[in-house]
Amino acid sequence: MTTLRRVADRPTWLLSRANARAQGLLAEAFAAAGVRGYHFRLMAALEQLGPCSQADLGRATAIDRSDVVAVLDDLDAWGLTRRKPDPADRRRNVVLLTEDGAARLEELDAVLGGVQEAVLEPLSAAERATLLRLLRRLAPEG
Amino acid sequence: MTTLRRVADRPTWLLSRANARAQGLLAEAFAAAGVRGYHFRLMAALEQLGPCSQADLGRATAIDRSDVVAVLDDLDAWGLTRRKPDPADRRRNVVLLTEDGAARLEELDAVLGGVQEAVLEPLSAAERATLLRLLRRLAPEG
DNA sequence: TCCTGGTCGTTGGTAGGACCAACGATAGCC
DNA sequence: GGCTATCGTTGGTCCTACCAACGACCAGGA
Repeated sequence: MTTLRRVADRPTWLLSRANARAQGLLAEAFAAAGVRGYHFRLMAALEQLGPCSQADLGRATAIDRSDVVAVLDDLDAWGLTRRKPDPADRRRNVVLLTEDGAARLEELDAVLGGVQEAVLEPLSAAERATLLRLLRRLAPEG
Repeated sequence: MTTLRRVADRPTWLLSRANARAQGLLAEAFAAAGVRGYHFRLMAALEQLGPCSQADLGRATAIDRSDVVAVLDDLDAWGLTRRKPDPADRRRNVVLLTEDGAARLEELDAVLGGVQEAVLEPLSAAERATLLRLLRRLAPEG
């Protein structure tokens, strides 16, 4: 691609390119494992919060309630999570991580770790720390 | 949002958050000016390359040929670009930037500059330089 | 000269992430 | 009992990014 004077070297552009590469590697690794990012995020939240409602999961992961439904449909079908009606509140489902789900989460966490290594591969350890510190300052709420 | 141990602090996550903020500011500023990123990228390429075919524009901007069509439809309708059949090759259109287009490009370039300032606002000048240097190393092809 | 392979603009479709509005059912408060 | 809010769910939208295929056209070799 021809270097575009008015576009390349803009921080917004560099950020989008670096992110595109990272998300590409991530999506590729997750796809090879048969999942998408939403599946991992939901399972990670479920493990951390313990059994909870779909609305709680949505809030914890910043995933829209309507999208939570579809992702849980997948996870349920795969036997990684289970929905049960909440006896204390009949509007709610209690969602819980199965044993298979917990095991799968560990596998996917390792996949995710490998992706981080691939993304940061061009940088030294000190540079990685610097980058993360600066990115944290740029990112919202944190 | 509850901090998710297995997700937050991952470089891929920080990158996506920082990028989301930057792209949000960018999209907002462009939307206020009545355009999207593609419109700017295409006009920037057109100014830099001079009159050329749609396929050339697609290659220069890494925008798919099929998307170039729709964006040029907009720009033509706004009087910012013009398509003419290429007499030397009847498969092609020659696309050129009108005077209005060149003027609009300058305006939008200033808008883009303002966004960069807003994005990097949390960082000092030295930190900004460091960040850009590191991001360049992470981004593909350059 | 014909044929083949490649390119051009264009149409139409897909995918993922992120949203939003609305519904019936249900809970909690006054 | 009535009002308001929340729950899960359905069914959309938008944007960026792709990909496949079409008819038209060009350039090369046989």
